[in-house]
Amino acid sequence: MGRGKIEIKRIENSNNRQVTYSKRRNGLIKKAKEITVLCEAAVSVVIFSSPSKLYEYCSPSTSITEMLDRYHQHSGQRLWDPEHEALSNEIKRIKEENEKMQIDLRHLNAEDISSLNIKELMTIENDLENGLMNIGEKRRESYKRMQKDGQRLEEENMQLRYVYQQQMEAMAGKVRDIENEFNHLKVNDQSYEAQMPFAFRLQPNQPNLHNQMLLD
Amino acid sequence: MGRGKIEIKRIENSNNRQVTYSKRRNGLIKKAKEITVLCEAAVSVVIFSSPSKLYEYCSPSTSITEMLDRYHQHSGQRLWDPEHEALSNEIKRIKEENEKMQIDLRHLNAEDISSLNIKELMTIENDLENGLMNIGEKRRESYKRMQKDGQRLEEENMQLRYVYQQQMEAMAGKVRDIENEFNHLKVNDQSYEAQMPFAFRLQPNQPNLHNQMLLD
DNA sequence: AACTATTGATAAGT
DNA sequence: TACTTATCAATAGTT
Repeated sequence: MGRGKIEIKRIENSNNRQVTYSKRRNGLIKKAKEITVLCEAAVSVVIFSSPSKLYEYCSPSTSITEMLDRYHQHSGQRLWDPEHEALSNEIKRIKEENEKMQIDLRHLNAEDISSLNIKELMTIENDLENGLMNIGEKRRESYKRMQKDGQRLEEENMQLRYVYQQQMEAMAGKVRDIENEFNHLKVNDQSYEAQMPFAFRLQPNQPNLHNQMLLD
Repeated sequence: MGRGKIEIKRIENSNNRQVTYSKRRNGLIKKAKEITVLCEAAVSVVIFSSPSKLYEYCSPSTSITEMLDRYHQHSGQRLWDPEHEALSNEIKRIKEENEKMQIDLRHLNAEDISSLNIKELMTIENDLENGLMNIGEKRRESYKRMQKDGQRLEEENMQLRYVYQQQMEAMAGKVRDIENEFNHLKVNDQSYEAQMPFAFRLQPNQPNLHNQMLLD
């Protein structure tokens, strides 16, 4: 229908394709409108061009939503419902799980236990005792390990301080030697001695370092 | 396009309308197919005839569901998604809640506690101790109450048995009186005595009924 | 459902 | 992008 027959296959020239798309899209919509009026049909047309631009037509008497409703009523197919239903089911499942856990948690916190019989109470008590035992063990273990680490660190600390002090004292000795030498050489010149800074001072101790860690 | 021009308005003759519908519907679908191929477009056509019969076309590369997805992505319109999104959000929220509770539960059962520090361990231990205390109290309370109920029932039981026995004995006395009367009247006829059943017998006791309840 | 005269759609050109 | 027009396609009315 035009200045020559064309084969129905992808139009390679992108310009031509765009023009043809535009024309035929309008034609399609026109036809849709016509059948709507002539035959009292409800028509919905949705078109995406390749650059993903949306174009739609829907009979004036209806809406896409309504069309979809009718669609899945008539086709038996479910378009969005399976997903919807799946989500609903998942929510239901998770909520049930949730509910159970909440009850368990409340019971372990000794809430809402009026309705429980002795057997159930004893089970929970047992669970609590087990948990308590394991937690206590873990806690003591952890505590011991940290205590040990603390002791080890303290020992290392003391050793380091000792070595440090030794070296400082050796240094100080050398400084004194140099001072003496200076004093000996320049015994009449006081300015040199005044310029000599007292360069080395022992750092203050950091007592109870490991205790602080244990209390952290 | 045909043997004469027609006005675009409802075709009154229902037969003609039906025929035209059929022809034009096929034409519409054909056009849709053509634009799909020629222009690489995605097209979805849904038609309901007035007697509510569904007819649809959808480009082979896609599906109605996908078209709808793209539709609401591009149109900004939401067809069913608000609900869908709300559900997704709810699932997310519940799952997070779930996750927290699972962790709490595991911790209370002293699982997965390697990563916890001493402070956290002590908190859990404390919770467990509280729960244990409360549960224990509740259990002992419940036990005492049942024990008391049991005692009360046992007392009631003994009293009932006593009254019962009294009445039975009174009955038995009456029966004996009647027997004697019979024997006195029909002293020579043995068959009457043989037919007189020994009607009343004390039911066996049900000892320790309250104990059974406590062990339930 | 098939036919065909006629109108409508549109490919290519401007 | 819009208009033109030769040509093909769709289809209204008929059989």
